[in-house]
Amino acid sequence: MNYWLFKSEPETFSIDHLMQTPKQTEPWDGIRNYQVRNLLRDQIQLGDQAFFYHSNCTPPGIVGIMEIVKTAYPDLSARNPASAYYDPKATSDNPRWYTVDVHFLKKFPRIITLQEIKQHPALQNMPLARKGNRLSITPITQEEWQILLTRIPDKLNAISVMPA
DNA sequence: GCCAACGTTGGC
DNA sequence: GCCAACGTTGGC
Repeated sequence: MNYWLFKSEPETFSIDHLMQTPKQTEPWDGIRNYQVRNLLRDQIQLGDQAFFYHSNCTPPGIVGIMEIVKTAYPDLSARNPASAYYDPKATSDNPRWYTVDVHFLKKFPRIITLQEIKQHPALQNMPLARKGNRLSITPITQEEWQILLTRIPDKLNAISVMPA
């Protein structure tokens, strides 16, 4: 199993949005960067887990965990002219862009802020800790995953918020 | 809103 | 294949 970090702007799609979908499962669509496309298509496996990161907000940080429940398939938003992610170069023969389905696992009782990540000596290799990283999906090592989880108080770590 | 750090595009 | 111009991301 692999670990990942998925970024999203909460104004566009937040962890609360994911929680509130009927099956708490959504396609992670709209990826329009080739490096990230390749990760989606070639590296991300069923059962992999991913941190949900809120970007371009105050404060930016990790807000919870998701699981990959469907591996790469063509991102149909690329072929929808009404979509903000429409790409006329995507065709049925060559979909060009891919998506995976993510399922909500848990929302943390507090945000693990970008500031904390930047301050932790063992997390300096994370792309997040470096300036100018713009990949919206990045791999996380098992060590980084464990360190980040221990930022959350143990008793609260297991909290999984169910839909209303 | 600013702007640094990228990624992408397209002329040549 | 180079690279300038342009677009986007995302922290601040």
